[in-house]
Amino acid sequence: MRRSKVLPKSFYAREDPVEVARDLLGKILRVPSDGCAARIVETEAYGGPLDRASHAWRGKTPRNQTMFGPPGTAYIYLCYGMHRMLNVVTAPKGVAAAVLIRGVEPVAGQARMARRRKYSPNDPRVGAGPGALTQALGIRMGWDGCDLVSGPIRIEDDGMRLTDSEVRRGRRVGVDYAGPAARFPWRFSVCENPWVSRAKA
DNA sequence: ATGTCGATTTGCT
DNA sequence: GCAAATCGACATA
Repeated sequence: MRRSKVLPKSFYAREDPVEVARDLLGKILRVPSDGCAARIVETEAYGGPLDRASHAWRGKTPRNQTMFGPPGTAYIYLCYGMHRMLNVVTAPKGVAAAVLIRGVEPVAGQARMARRRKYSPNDPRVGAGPGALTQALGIRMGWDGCDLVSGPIRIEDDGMRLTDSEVRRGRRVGVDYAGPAARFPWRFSVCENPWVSRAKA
C-alpha cells in the first residue's frame, strides 16, 4: 500500500469541473469514521451556463445551494426520492459546478461495504453506480456541505496515475432531457474496470 | 438476457 | 401533475 495524502483545496478550486472529473479517477474516497475506502473509477462533470443537465442551470434552490458554495466540499442530494448522490463541489465560491462520483472499487472495509449492499465483496454491484456507492460507504444526507479535507468524507491521492489510453470519455448517463448538453463528453471512467456502472447507452 | 415497474423527495409547469 | 444525474424485483424468453 502506498502512502495516501489528502487532496488540497487547490485541487478543487479550478474553473473547469471537467478537468477535476478527469483527475479524480484513481483517487481514494475515504470515510474515516468506519474504516471504508474505495478508488474512484467513474465520474461526471456538471456546471456552467450552457449545461442544462446541471441542477444549478435554473439557479439556486434549497436542494442545490451547496453547489454554489466553496470548492472542496460535498454536494449530496436525494435522487428519485431514495438514492443519495455524492458530488464534489469545484470552481470558486458563487460559481456552481460539481463532479458526480458514479463508480468506486473498494480498497478498505470491503466486508462492511458488501454487507450494506447485500452482495459478496467481489461483486461489482457493491460500488458500481452513484446510488450504490453512497449506500456502500454509509454516506448520509446530513453530510451535505461537509469539507472534503477535514470532514467525514475525504479524498486522497495515493500516487496512482492513469494515462489517457486507460481513460474512457463519453456522454453522461441519464440526462437525455438536457438538449445539446446531453451530448457533452463529460463522463470519465477507467477502461476495463468492472466497478464502472452499467450505463444504458 | 432483456423489459417493465415501483419506491418516494424535490422542483418546475 | 409529472419527471428526475437510480436501483432492484420480477416477468418473460
